[in-house]
Amino acid sequence: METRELRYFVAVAEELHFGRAALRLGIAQPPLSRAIGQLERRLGVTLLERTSRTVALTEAGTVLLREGRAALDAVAAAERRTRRAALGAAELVLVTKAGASSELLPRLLDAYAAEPGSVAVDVVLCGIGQQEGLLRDGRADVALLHLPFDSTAGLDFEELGTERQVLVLPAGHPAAARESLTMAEAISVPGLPPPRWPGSDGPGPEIRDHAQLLQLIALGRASAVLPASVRSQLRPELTTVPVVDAPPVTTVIAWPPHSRSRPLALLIRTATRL
Amino acid sequence: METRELRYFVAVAEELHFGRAALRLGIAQPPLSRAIGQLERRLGVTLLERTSRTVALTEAGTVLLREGRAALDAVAAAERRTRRAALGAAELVLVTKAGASSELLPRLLDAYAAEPGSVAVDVVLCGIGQQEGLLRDGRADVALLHLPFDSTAGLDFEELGTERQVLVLPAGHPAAARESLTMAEAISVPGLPPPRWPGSDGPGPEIRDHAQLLQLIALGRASAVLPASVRSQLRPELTTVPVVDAPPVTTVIAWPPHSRSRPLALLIRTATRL
DNA sequence: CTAATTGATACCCGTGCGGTATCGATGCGC
DNA sequence: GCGCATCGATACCGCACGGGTATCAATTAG
Repeated sequence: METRELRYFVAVAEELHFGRAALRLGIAQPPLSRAIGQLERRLGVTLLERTSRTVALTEAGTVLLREGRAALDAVAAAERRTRRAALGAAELVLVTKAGASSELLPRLLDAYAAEPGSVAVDVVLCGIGQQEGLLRDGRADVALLHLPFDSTAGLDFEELGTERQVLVLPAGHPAAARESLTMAEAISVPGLPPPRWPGSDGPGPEIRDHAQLLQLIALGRASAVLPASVRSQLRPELTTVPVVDAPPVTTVIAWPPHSRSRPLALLIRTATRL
Repeated sequence: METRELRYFVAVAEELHFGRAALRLGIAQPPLSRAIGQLERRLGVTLLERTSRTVALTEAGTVLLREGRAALDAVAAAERRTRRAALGAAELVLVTKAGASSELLPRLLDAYAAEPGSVAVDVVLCGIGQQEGLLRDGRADVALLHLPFDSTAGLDFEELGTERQVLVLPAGHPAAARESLTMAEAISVPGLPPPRWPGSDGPGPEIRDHAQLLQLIALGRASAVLPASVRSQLRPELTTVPVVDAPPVTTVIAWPPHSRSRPLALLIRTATRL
């Protein structure tokens, strides 16, 4: 199977429409129909059920969509990492959620920079849930993740530390006076609904990163249960209340398997020793 | 980057010889040279240093070899899993080292078969260190691994249990009378050298799986430190002595990320409940 | 019943992949 | 030192295949 065929199939499978998929791919519709047909014939598998009005994935098509995306990511990662390796510009790209790990990250960067043999670290801040994608397709080398929110599926990782969670809310709110809260109480604070995380549907604005989230809380429009370390970066108008039964959050440093370059290994070792 | 280009590059990078690589690929040498040249030009990267007598990998080439193999595995996995999904023959392929987990595996298979909604499980026994490859390229769905010997790099896994290690040796040997041994003593038992594991070099025969290993020990030609559960399958002429300071062995059930099909999830759940 | 939409088919053209023949460079034997 | 063998690169050629346009066939909305 060629990557071109995979790209074509993934486009059609995502659009469920040959015309739109062809447009997205920058080719005409007939060659696309033919390519998919050839792919199906070569695999001996029906990937799409199509009438002249609708296109639907078969069981096998669903599998190929998932696996094909992963394969395309792997190819893209190979290309990106090769290019970066050739630049000789030995540097690491570290990705973390904007607004998260604000306490740990500077310490890590300082400690790493002080190590002999360390290289430049490019810090990329991204939205929630995007880190794994960046690692998988080679745009990043290493990430700080927070279990159990982020998934380490397909990644190697080391635990860096665990912290309890607190409810973040405006200082003036009645609930701010409480000594502690339960999870049930925290998610039902009057007037301060929990934010809508990406992927979930529902009313209200969807937040994209921690900075947005804190702003939303400061506006008195939401509250959120977050790792205790956010306290170090809170503006004075925000306060926190411990949530006793919230699951503890584990910060981990994660990297793609089979990629422990020397600078990366050093960074990981530095992180675990903090 | 097309998979064809990746296949070509990996072949040359492994052979370090255009002629042999072309032979292996079933094409002539000139098109191969051209293809590699085009790939380098498109990437803007020198992958191979070549004189008219030698071919050597550059730094970037080393990266592309590693990443390219992973990407090709991912593509192969996509193809295999799609074909299998289309057969509709819902079945799982479980892979484990021949001779290992001989106690756990039957219990797991029995318990799983008794679950409603379980599917046929195809058990594949392979040599040491081959399981991860089978998982990565889609020939298997799930594996039983033994930490710290096997690597879980790039795999999801759940721990199933931990056991101590024992030295396995012929019953008649003087050391068999000992109550316990240290690791240092175990690997230097007179006349019974530890076997040569795949990947390491040295004198003596290289063993490929646990069955071979046990036979070698029965012949009085070797001894080995193995998980305590081997005792359940030892022939009477073999005996064991606890090794007090050997690292404990953890048996894990591992699977490729993003592939928790319903039957697989059930198998994993069954395993963790054993 | 007609028109619009959408995927499949027919046909043509040009790129590019693979083949053979050959060159140029390098190392080795005599 | 000279010829020879080895090996990668280059030149050139033919054809397969990917992509384009035009059109058909099937389905559905109005």
